[in-house]
Formats: sequence, C-alpha cells, structure tokens
Amino acid sequence: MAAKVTLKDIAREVGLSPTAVSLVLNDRPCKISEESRRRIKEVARRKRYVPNQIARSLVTQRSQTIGLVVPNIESRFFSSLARRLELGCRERGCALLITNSDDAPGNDAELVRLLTARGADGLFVVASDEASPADHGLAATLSQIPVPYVMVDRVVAGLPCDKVSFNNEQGGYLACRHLLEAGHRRVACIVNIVSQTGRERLSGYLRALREFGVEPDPDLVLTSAYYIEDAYEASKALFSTDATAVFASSDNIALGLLKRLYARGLRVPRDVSVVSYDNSAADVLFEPTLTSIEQNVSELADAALDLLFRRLDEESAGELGAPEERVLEPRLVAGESVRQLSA
Amino acid sequence: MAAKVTLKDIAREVGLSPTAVSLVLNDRPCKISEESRRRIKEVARRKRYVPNQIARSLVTQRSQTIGLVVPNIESRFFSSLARRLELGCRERGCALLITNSDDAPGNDAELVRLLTARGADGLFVVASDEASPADHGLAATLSQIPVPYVMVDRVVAGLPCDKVSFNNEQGGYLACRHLLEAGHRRVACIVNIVSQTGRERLSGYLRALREFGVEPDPDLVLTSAYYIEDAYEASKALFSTDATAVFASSDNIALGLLKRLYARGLRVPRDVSVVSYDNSAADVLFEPTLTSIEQNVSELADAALDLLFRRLDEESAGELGAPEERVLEPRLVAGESVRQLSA
DNA sequence: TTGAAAGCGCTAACAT
DNA sequence: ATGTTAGCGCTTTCAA
Repeated sequence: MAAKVTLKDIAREVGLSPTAVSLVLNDRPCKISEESRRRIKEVARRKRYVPNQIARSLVTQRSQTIGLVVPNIESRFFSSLARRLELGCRERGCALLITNSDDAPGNDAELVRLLTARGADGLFVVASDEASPADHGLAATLSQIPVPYVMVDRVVAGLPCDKVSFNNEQGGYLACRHLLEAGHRRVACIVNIVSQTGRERLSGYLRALREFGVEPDPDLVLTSAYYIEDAYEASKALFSTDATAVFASSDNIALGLLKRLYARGLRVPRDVSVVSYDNSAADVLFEPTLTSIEQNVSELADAALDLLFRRLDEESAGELGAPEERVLEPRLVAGESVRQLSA
Repeated sequence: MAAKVTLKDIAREVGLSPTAVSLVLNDRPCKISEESRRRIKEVARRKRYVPNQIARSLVTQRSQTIGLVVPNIESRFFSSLARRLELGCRERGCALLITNSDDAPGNDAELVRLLTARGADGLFVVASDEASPADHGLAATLSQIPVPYVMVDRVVAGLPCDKVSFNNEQGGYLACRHLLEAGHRRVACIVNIVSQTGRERLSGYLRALREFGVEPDPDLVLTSAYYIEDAYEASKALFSTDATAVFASSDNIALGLLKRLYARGLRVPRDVSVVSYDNSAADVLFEPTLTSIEQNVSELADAALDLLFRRLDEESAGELGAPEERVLEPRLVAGESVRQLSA
C-alpha cells in the first residue's frame, strides 16, 4: 500500500506552483515552458501520481460518474444492460455506479438518493416492476434530485421525464398474431399479472385475438409469478385445456413451461406450439429453436445513453429541452417451435 | 430538477453556524440545545437536504465506496457475486462501484486505477482469467495502490495480498473421482486450457485418475474455448472415442456438450455419464438433473467482505496484519446424470 | 451552548 | 511564462 501523492508534492519537488502542475497534467492550453512541462511529467510519472477525482469533483461540480439502479443484476437482461451502459459511459469518460434494488420499490428511491448524494452526474433508473404505475415514493424522489435521469425499460407513467422502453403491448400482440396466423385458435397465455410489463404483454395478446375475431377464453390465461419454478407449477393447468399453442410472456415463464411439457412427454412443436419472450442464452439449448419476441438490449442501452448524455450536454450548455420518451419495438424472431396448422 | 441545498443554506435559515448544523445532522455528541436541534432538523427536512458525500469524503478521506472489478458481469457466477458483494457493502454503509474488464488483462489494471482515483476505500478484484499467473501489469498496479484490496476467485500467484478462491484442483478431482467410483474407466474431460481455472480443474482430474491407477489418455482430454458454441464444436471429437463418462469443467462447457449429445440422439446417463461444474440456473431445465461440482457464491462473497472490511478496520485502528489467503472447497452435488457401471 | 477558522486536493480567475 | 488567491461543501480542532 503506497502513500498518496498530491499535486502539491509534485509542485514542491519540481519547484513550481500547484497550478502549473495542474495545468500541465491536464494538458490545458497554457504557456508553461517545455522544460518545465517535461520535468513535471517526469516527476508525476516517477511518483505515480494519480489525480484525486474527489477533490476535482468538488470544485468542478462534476464527478464523471453515472448511477444505475436495476431491479436484479442476476437477470441476464439487466446484466447485459448494465454491461452495455457501463461500456457506453466509459467511452464517454464516466464510470458507472451499479446498484441493485432487489425489485423492492422501497429501495428504488433510497438508491436514487444514495447515488445523487455520491455526486452522480446523472442516473439510469430501471424501476421495480412491482412499483405501481404511479409510484409516488420514486416519482417524488426523482422529481427532487438535482441531476438528469432516464427511466429505462420500466417506466412510471405520469412522470414527465426522459424514458426509453420497449413496446410490451406490441410484443404480446406480435407473439399471439404469429400463432393465430399459423392457424391456432386455442392460444393460451402465461403471464405474471403482478408485473406491469406482464399486463402490457397480456393486453397485446388480447388485441391480437380481437383482431382475428377469436373470443378470449379466461381459462387460457394462466398466471405465474416470476421464477422458473412458478411457471412450472402454473403450466400444469394447461393440461386441462385444449390449447394448441402457448404464449410464454417471459423467458423464465418459457423455461418453466418447457420443463413441464417435457416432463409430461410432450414435444414442441409437435404437440404444442410455443412463442417465448426475450430469449436468454439458456435457450440456445433447445432443439427445436424457440420462436420468440426479441428485445435488443444494445438498442435500449444506446438510446438511454444518448438521452442522458445529451441532457448533460444541454445542462452545461445552459438551457435544456423538453422530456423525451422513446419506445423501441420488439421483433419476432422465427424459430421452429410453432407448428403450422392446416386450415 | 431541484437545486442543491448545502449545510450553509440551512445554517443561514436557522440562524446558526454550519458547524452546529453539521453536528446535529450527524448526531454527534455535542451540546446543542434541544430547541436548536429541532429547528435544524426541521429545516433540513423541509428543504430536503442531502449531504454532499464528495465534500465529506475530501475531508474524512473516506468515500464509503468500494470498487469491484469483474471479468464479465453477464456471467451468472459473477453477477451473483456482484449482487452479494453489493448487499454486503450496503449493509456496512458503503456503496459498491462495479466495473467490467471484459476479461481483458489490459483493462484490469486500468480499472483498478480508475477506482482508486475515484476514492474507493477498498477493492475487490477478480482478475481476467487469461492473465498469466504472474500478470505484471496488474500485480504492479495493485502493489502501488493506497487502499486495501482482496483478490477474489481468480488469484494471481506470488502477489502477497488477501485472497479468496475456490479450490479448482479439488473440484476437478471430486468430479473425476465420482465417475471413477461409479465404475467408469474411460473418463473424458473437456477443458478450457487457456484458462488458469480450467488448467487447475484438469490437474485435479488427472490426480483422480492416478489415484485410481487409470492411465490418462490424451485423446480423452478435449479442449474448448469459453462459449457454449465452442464446447458444442469440441464435443464432436468425443464420438471417435470410447468414453463412457465426461467431466465438463465449466457450465458453458456442460451446456455445449449436452446440446451435442442430444443432437446426436444420445441420452444422459443412459449412453454417457456427465459431471458438470458450477451449475447455472439454466441447468434447472435438464431431465435428468445434473450431477455437478458446486461453488457457493455466498460463501465466496462473505469471505471477501469479511477480509476487506477487517482490513479497513485495521487500517483506521492503526496497524494491519499479514495478508491472508482463504481457499474454499467446492462440493459435489449428486444429480441423476451419472450411471453406475456394474463391475 | 455555540462559532470561527483551517484545511481536505484540486481548479479557475486574476495577478504578476 | 508562472504564481497567488479563493473557494467547492464539509468536518474538526480550538476558542469563546
């Protein structure tokens, strides 16, 4: 454990002022003689000077740090998102402070405060899914923080701020339409009804049914909680229906469903057709490959980065524009898990 | 975006000094009248005062922030680790700054510097696996930073510092011994030879063979790179051997292997027995369940937290002790993927 | 019971 | 071409 080296140490050793050292080390346009520059850099390197960001932040009012709140870093979707955001921030000279809310709405607001207290210049916030559409704790906290932020993926309605998310309703619609177009009429849907995201996907599913003139059957809408095991349990109820196809509205749900189907000796798509959502790497295993609704994480991250850093630019430039909301479209990627029913 | 409120603002409003406000808001033992206390707290709450951690850090020389360098946050193992470390840090009043090295040894050292420059009080470092056993870039950087750190999971030999890791050699040994005990004699091993971890597991495999008097057969040692697809490719070579069992020395390798076996129409354990390593959630899907070598992430995180925070205590107390290295033992968890051969 | 003053390490005006 | 001064927001002696 080496000792800390400060600007002043270097200044003393070189026999110049701290200012001169600061100027040179930051490559600022100034008139310091080549000779002095050389010596300053020499000494800095030899003493392994590392500038103290904390001190710099205090005076510049910029920490070069961005905060991120995610519900669950263990989920593949969020860890990918975190990774891309971190890359993007680093490219722009910032570090990313990642925090985990464990999907507990109470934590969201606390983490937002913690992050701003630590001087984050801006925030990416993925709200807890269980947050009510107008979560007041979070909304109130966000409206009071002194830095720009972007709500990502899960969006609290009625909060006028920058937002990026996927169109979940459309995702559900695409999934169900695909099954209907393949000739299925008894299409089940397994959904986490507690989740805002899940409800949106469900309403897309219903829209597709309506569009095809198919009467929605409550018995075909199965509810499952978040985990694979929950979906495994929920899927049992399928066997007492005449469904020929299932829309599994999340990756975990798809995994639980498939496990259940296999355990029962059923084959996909021979016996049941399946459309999944947001295929995780795990699905690479499946023969046949799964047809699924894909959300492009990079696109999400890029949009969020773009929005936040634009805001930061605007902020330092003076005036900032109106909040912007971007909705990204999911895509259906055809695999081999849907059987074409002959008419 | 609200404005920033400082100690001074409150002091002015209450008509007391910043000192008084600081004392009260930090609950320091001091003699400020109950009446003043009340008013200070009142105003602080009303104005939604949030203390500026940056300023505080500058004077206390403590940022209440810990840094983490992981090779790949998208990997389940590391994201779980990150989550547990973050929880542990938060319990202890610290935030965790998570950074991703993309398994590039060059990034390790840079991130370590970045984190310390940002005033991290301590560091958890998971080295890039491809870092040579005595990676000098990283080792040199680490030996010069002014804060304590713990090397986690992947350990650079010859660096005298706190370390926590799993015994990979023992893991390989347990896996292979289990197969040998089940009567298998033609036991293949698929391993990422580029990785330090992989090589250790391989040598455990070889030790088990020696112990059972089985001559190692080079044809049964297959090399694969990191990803599932690599393992899928590598596994093809199995079919030209007479192996009855396979030790898949990582989770990705197990997935690629299984995909290959299934594609070929082979069944586990009927046709081939398999022992996996570090089962990820994905494996929950398999029927039969996989026998595998398990590493307890919580244990790893707890040990790392314990070590680092003890160091931090020692540091502020005065003298600090000698580096400590903890090696955790993996466990074999029996599933149904190993067939007992009758003698 | 309270406040003034100094200073953490750095940057940014403003001298010289 | 280089230095001085002031101050970011906070904590911490030390003095009143």
